[in-house]
Amino acid sequence: MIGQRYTKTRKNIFKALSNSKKPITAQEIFNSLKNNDEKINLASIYRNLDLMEKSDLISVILFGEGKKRFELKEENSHHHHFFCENCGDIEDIKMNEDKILANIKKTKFLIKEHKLEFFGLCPDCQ
Amino acid sequence: MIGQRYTKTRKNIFKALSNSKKPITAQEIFNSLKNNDEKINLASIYRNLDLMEKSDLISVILFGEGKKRFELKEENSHHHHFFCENCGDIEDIKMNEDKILANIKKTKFLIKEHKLEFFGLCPDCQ
DNA sequence: AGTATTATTGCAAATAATTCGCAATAAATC
DNA sequence: GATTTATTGCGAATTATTTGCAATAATACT
Ligand SMILES: [Mn+2]
Ligand SMILES: [Mn+2]
Ligand SMILES: [Zn+2]
Ligand SMILES: [Zn+2]
Repeated sequence: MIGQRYTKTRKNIFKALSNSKKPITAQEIFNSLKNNDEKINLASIYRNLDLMEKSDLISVILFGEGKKRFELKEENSHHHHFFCENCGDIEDIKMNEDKILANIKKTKFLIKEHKLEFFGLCPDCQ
Repeated sequence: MIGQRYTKTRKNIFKALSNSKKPITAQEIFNSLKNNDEKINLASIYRNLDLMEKSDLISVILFGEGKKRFELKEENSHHHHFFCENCGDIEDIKMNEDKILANIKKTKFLIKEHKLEFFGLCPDCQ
């Protein structure tokens, strides 16, 4: 668990992330709870998302939209995404990593570009 | 060439991108020219970067820093990047795509995570 | 159960990146 | 050199995200 206290806010953010089939933004989490009677402040959502990322409970997904998207990390759920440049549709791409580049071309998506970025520690920082 | 006029501003943005060995931000382009006597307005830099991206002359690189990075696309220069989570160091990762995931582990970098995102058109949008 | 401790929240204001409107400027054309 | 209009500079607006601080509530402790 993140932090030290299991608050209503955290339960609700988890719920919002669980309910979504695609990575969602902080604002979308906010909107989904706005209806749900339990209203959470947007700043608190950001603070919790930060903590959840640091605790490795969620992944941050970037599509260059000018905002971050978040999704829960679950067991054996490692995957990538397809982002439609036209409508913003997001689809999970889950397959053998070694074959991923070969296989992606067989899908129903028209692939125009892909970005693979690595994160970690450089020699100086290890 | 982008747009229709070959302006001093465009020459200078190209020059700044060429001179950099790593993807740079709009602000970094601005700073590099601020010294260089020829001062360009930041908004013009953004406008030109947009055009250059649409003309496929540059790539936009995202590391989740909250800002975009740009680099020139050159012939046979397709590659990915390594981003140090600690110091922000950026290194090019250029290798056979099929073997990329196997090979990345042999480098001097400590890989903690990687993101591979696809861009293109979904079935509805093709 | 009541009290104390302090992590967490709400709220409003601050930042930072990026975008936009519009009049002034300058590259290309005539 | 005059004309046309793409491009620029400037300032203001927008949007995502962050931050300070006092109020609140989750847990620990009588
Ligand atoms: Mn996903
Ligand atoms: Mn590069
Ligand atoms: Zn689409
Ligand atoms: Zn480093």
